[in-house]
Parts: sequence; structure tokens; C-alpha cells
Amino acid sequence: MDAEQRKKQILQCAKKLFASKGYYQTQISDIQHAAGVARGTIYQYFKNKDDIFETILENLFIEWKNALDKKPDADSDDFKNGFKFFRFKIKSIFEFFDEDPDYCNILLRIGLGLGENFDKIIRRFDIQMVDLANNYLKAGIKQKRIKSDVDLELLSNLLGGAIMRTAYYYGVTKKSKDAIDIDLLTERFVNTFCYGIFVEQKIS
Amino acid sequence: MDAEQRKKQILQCAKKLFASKGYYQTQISDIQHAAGVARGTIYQYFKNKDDIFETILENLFIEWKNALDKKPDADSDDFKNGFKFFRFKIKSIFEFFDEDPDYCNILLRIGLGLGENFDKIIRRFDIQMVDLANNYLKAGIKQKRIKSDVDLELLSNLLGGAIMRTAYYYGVTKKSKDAIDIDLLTERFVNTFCYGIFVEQKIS
Amino acid sequence: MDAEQRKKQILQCAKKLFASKGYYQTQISDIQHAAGVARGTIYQYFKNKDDIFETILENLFIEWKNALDKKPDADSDDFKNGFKFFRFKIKSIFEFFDEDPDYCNILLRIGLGLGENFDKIIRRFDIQMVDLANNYLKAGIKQKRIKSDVDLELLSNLLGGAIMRTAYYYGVTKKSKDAIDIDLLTERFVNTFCYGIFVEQKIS
Amino acid sequence: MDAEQRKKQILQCAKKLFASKGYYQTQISDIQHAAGVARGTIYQYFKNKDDIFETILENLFIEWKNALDKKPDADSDDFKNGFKFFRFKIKSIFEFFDEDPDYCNILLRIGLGLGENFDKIIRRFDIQMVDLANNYLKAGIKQKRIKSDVDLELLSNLLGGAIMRTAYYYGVTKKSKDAIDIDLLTERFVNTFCYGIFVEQKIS
DNA sequence: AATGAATGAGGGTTCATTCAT
DNA sequence: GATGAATGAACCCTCATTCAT
Repeated sequence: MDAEQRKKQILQCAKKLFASKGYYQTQISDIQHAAGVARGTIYQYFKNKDDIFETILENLFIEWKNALDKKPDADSDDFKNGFKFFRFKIKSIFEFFDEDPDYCNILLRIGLGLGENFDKIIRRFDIQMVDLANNYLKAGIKQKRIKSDVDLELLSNLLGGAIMRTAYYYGVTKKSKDAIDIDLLTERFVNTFCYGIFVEQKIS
Repeated sequence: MDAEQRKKQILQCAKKLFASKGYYQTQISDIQHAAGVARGTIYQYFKNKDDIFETILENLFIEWKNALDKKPDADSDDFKNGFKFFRFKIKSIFEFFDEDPDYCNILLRIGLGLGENFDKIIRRFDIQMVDLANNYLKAGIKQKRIKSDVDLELLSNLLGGAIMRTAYYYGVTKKSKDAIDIDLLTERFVNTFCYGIFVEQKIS
Repeated sequence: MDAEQRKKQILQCAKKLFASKGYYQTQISDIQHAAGVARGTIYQYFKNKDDIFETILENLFIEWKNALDKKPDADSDDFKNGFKFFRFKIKSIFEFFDEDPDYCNILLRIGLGLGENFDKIIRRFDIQMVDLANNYLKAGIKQKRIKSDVDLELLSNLLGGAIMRTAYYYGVTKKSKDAIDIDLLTERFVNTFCYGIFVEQKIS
Repeated sequence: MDAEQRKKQILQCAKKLFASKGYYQTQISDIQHAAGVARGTIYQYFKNKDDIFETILENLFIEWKNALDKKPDADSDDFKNGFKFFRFKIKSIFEFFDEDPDYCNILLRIGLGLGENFDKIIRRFDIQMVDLANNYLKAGIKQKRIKSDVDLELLSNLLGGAIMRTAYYYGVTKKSKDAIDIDLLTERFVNTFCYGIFVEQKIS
């Protein structure tokens, strides 16, 4: 097995363990056994335990960015209007976490209480997420589709929290019970945000 | 200082430390120094480190329940309709975390990646939250105020995630920058949920 | 056993071990067993292995300074002239190492190759030694007892090297074979330095 | 590069590293990088780390012996009398260490605290040194040039210590500040030993 | 009840050495 | 011969917990 692959393999095992047990509960010896290598081998590929976790976060960030940056096919229907574009973006996020529940766990549970070292890294995800929300909302307001008096700051957080929580619930907590229809989930999610839950519109 | 008070004081110090540093990063010696007691004293009030944290979670749960169970004053305007009642509930949650950012941190960051032991406890909060959402939504549907085709499961998560994230953002991340107007925040939050962000209603 | 004594005892054991085995060859577990305490106990008194060694060097330095600063009794013959005073000083050094061969070993063998950390500490001994030599020589020159054209720098090193080596030889290498007569040793040492080994004086 | 040269080159790099960092602080990987070879290659030329160091000591011993055994040119002035011969010998030693400060460091600092393994080797240097001193002194006594009542054992150590310390000081500690005049140094060193530092001779 | 010294299991990390390619 | 990935024994250190005073 070549170096690149070996590193990947260790990373894979570590990721699974970190995701399920947490950072502090995962020992180097756990990773060692899972990867089927000697203890020293791990230290040939990573400076230390932190380094392993940081590398996972780094990879997670890259894939996360890719998911967020994904554009609909040029000829797709999803370009037609802001609503559809928004829906496409939300779906991408749901898909991302659905495909990789380990990342979901690491980003939404494990990574949160780890203190200063990792906090900075974790915060980058938030910034990206808020950015995305911000951009979408601004565009919508410009097009007079979205109410002009919305609080961007609040809305970004609200949206971010809702997405993450939903993704976590369907991707981790409920996982395995039965496959989820991501299209349906997205549709409903977006509808709720766009049109609210009330039957009648606000009488202003 | 009597026993009851001593225990409270240790708990207070531990809470602050856990909230800011995390569970594993907080040592017994930290708590000991913060509380100004000898190491052994802590073990006279708590079985072990887990016990301290669990007690904190227990207290957190009780106060959390109190906040959720809080009813509007009998003669208050907030009883008049579902919207206002919903708004009252959301506001209670925001107030709860605003008043105690330590609990906010523990519940929304620290407690999440701690593995099996605490997972069960943490999950109780979720259940409560989802219950609240469920009840409100059901009532609304019954009154034909809320769309009858909403996905209760999705909506509960969506709502829960949005609240928690928003509370965390305004209660911890942004804290200290400037005082937040919780009334305004609540108003906007609830409006978003009820009426959506789109200018026009969905044409069904 | 009280804290002060316990610390001393650990230090005592560590000193013996360092002196005989060297710094890197001495394990914490060796010290632990020698002192009859648990591993953790050592770390309650010392920050780490370095700290133990540094404390030993610190103590060594203090005792060494005391030995160097020792003055003859006010009414003693040793004050009568420079030669006798010099002899007194040299004897103090020999006595110091004779009484504590462990210190002798640590200062003259173990401490030398340990790299940057300890180098600075070790160098302080040299400075003191050279100072002593310098002072004596200067005084002697002033009194026209010592040749005015001596090279102070060279002589200090020469003297320092000779003393240390002699102390080490009689205090460690040869130790135990038979007791040495320090008075005699000192006399001869000083004579050699003062009058040289040649029968006739230099014809200049 | 042929085998012989490769071995020499590794040895050269190892010597530099051992001399500056010490035995335990020098890792095989340091030597590997310095020599620009693969880790395994080193083990094709040397049994283990000890073997490398021992080989260096061996070479050092050979060169040291050569330096000590060096005879003045047959027609040289240095044969004329014992004083001049002694001076020649001392100068050889100073030259040896001046030319190779790495050896100087290894012999006088690094090699000293390394425990049983290397102790035996290091001690050979002492024996040689003492032998040299002994021989010279005995000859001098026979010729009635040197006082007949000197303590050979003491004097050998005294002389050895003085030479080594002086060599180390001028070869390592002070090195680079300014070039030393070895001839002058030797002259002064020898004079001190032969005639002492006192203006007047001892009145016996 | 309060103390804090003592404990030791358990963790992360290093590094000389081996061996298949 | 040369390589460098793999090894694992050995080491330092941490820290929750105990217990005699």
C-alpha cells in the first residue's frame, strides 16, 4: 500500500471513530487497531492526535465547500428562479450530510466542545453557511421576492440552525430507520421558509 | 457555610468552567481552585466528575422545563391567540438562554460530543423541545390556522434548530457586543416562521 | 513525612541516580523505586524530569558558592598571607567534592553534555571558579608576590581545570581505595602552582 | 561514491552532530538527513547508534595517539632539552584540539556522562595522558631537573586537567572570537608549570 | 466535615531498529 | 546496495480518585 493510500486509510478509520466516540474518547490505540497498523505508523503520517483531527476537519471543509459551491446544470430548471436556486442549495447540503453521516456528526456534535484549538476551524463552517444565506437573501430582496424588512443576521442564523439540525436529525439520529426522500424533505423545508406555516398571510 | 450552600457553590464554579473550557478540558483541580476548597471536599459532595456534570445537566433540565412550562399571566394578551402564545413560548426560550449563557454553552456545545453517558440526558432536552413544537403545531392545525399538510417531524426539528442556533448566536457568540432586544428578536423570529420570507404567498 | 522532607528525599535519590547513571539513563521509574513512592508523587513535587535535575544543580550551586565563599577563621593562620589564603580556598574546593562525590560527578561529568537547557546553569560554575582564580591572582600581582606578566585568562583556566580534574580523580575515580589526606594534597597542589616543578628557577 | 567514502561521510556528519548536540540528543534521523542518505543505509555501515559513536571514539583515539606520539623533527631544537620536549608535547595537544574542535567537544564534554558502555573507551584517553605526564616527569627527575619529591599521581592529574581545560577553553568556548597564538599559549602554559607563578622561589 | 498527599492506570509520543522491495 | 515504511518497546506525564489525618 502506498503512502497516500495508507494515510487515507488511517484517516478513514479515525474519522469513523471520532464521529462515533468523540475526540477525547477516541484513543490512538483505537485508531491503531481499527487501521490495523502499529502505533508508530500513525505518527509517521501525522504529527499527533490533534493533527489527525485537524486533517479530518480540513478535508471536511473542502468537501463542504464543494457541496456549497455546487452549481445546478446550466440547462437545468434550477436556474430559472431564486426559489429553485435556493432549493437546489439546500438540497446540496442535505445530500452532503446524508452521504457522509460521519462528517455530519463531527461537524455538528463532536467538533463543538473542543476548545480553542479547533474552535477557529469550526467557525469557518459557520461563516460559509451564513455567507450563503446572506447572499441568497440579498438577491431575493433585490428581486423584490423576499420581504425587504427581514433581519439578515437573524435569518442567516435561523436558516443555518434549521438546516443543520434537520440534516443531523435525518442523517444521524433517524438514519437507518428508513431511507429519506431528500427531494421531498428539501421541498418542504424550503416551502416552510418561503411561505411560512400559517394558512393566511399576515394582515399588515 | 452550610453543606447545601457549599454544594451549590462548587456546582456554580464547575458550571462556569465546563461552559467555557469543555468537559474534558476542565480538571477537578480547576474546579477545586475556582471554588477555593480542597480536592477531597469535592468528593464529599459528588461521587465523581461525571456526577458533577450530570448534576449540572439535571439542574439545567429543571430550569429548562420551568422556562418551557412558563405560562403567560392569566390576564395577559398572550393568551388571546395561538400566534401570541407561540411568540410567548419562543420568547421564554430566548430569555432562558440570554439569562444564563453558561447553560446555553453547555447544552448547545459542550454537552454534544460527550458520548453515551451524557447523550441520554442531552436527548431529553430535544424531546421536550420537539414536544413543545408538536403541541403548538397540532393545536394550530386544529384551529385551521396552520397549514394542514405540514410535516410535524420536519417542522419540529427545523424549529428546534432555528431557536437553538439563534439563542446561541445572540446569547454567546454575539453577547457583550450590544444588548439585544429580545422582544424584537422574538417578533421577527416568529413572523418568519408563521408567514415566511416571501413577499407573495404561494400560488397553489 | 512532611512535604519538605519528601521533596528532599526524592531529590536525594535522584541525585544519586543521576550521578551514577547519567541524566538520560536515569528513568523516572528508577527515581520512583529508589524513593519508594508512586510515580505520580514525584510529579507533585517537580514539574518534570528537567525540573528535578535543575533543582539538583541549583542546590549544588548554592553549596558550591558556600564552599567558595568560606572564609578562614578570623584568628586563623590562613589570613596571614596570600599563599596561605590561596591554600585555604583550594582546600575548601577539594573538601567540597570529597564530601559529596555525587555532586562532583554531576558537575564534572554528567552535566557537561546535556545541551542548551542545562548549559547555562553549568556555565555559572565556571564563571565563579574563574572569578575566584582571577581575584586571587590579581591580589597576588598587586602584592608583587605573583609574577606581573602572567596571563590571567590562561591561568584561570589552567587552575580551574587542574583543580576540577584533581578533585574528580581523588573524589570519584580513586575514591574508596584509601582515604586521601586533603591537607597534603592541597599543600602539594598549591606548591606546584606557586613554585613550579623545576628545581631551578628560570634564568631570564 | 564507494563504500569506504560513504562510511566516512556518515561518520563525519555524525561527529559534527554528536559534538554539538550530545549523544542522546542526536537522533539517527538527524544523521540521516545530514548525510543525505536513507535511514536503512546507515545500518548497512554500522551495527547501531552505539557503533557509530564508538567508531568516532576509535578514530579520535587513533588521531589522539598520533598527536601524542608525534616526535619533533630530528634536527629540531625541540630535542635539545626536557623543557623544550615537554613544550613540544603540550603544543601538539593544543594543536590537536585546535584543529578539530568537534573531537575536543566529544572527548571533553559529550563523552563524559554516557555511562558504562563508553566509559571504558573514554578512560583510555586518560591513561595515555597520564602516561605521557608520568614519563616526562620521571625523565625530568632522573635528570635532576624536576624536583624529586613531586607527587607523580597528583601531578599527572593536575597537568591533564589543566591541559584539557585550557584546550577546551581556547578551542571551543572562546573559538572564533579571535585566532589564538598556540605558540604563545604553550610557552606560557609550560612556563607556569615549570617555574610556578610566584616571583620568589620557595625558601625551604 | 475538610484536607491534600499519595496513588497508579492509562494516555500520547519518541525513536532505534528491521525488512520487504 | 539502497531505500523508507513499519514496528513496538519504552518513556514521560496527566489526572481522577482515595484515604489517613
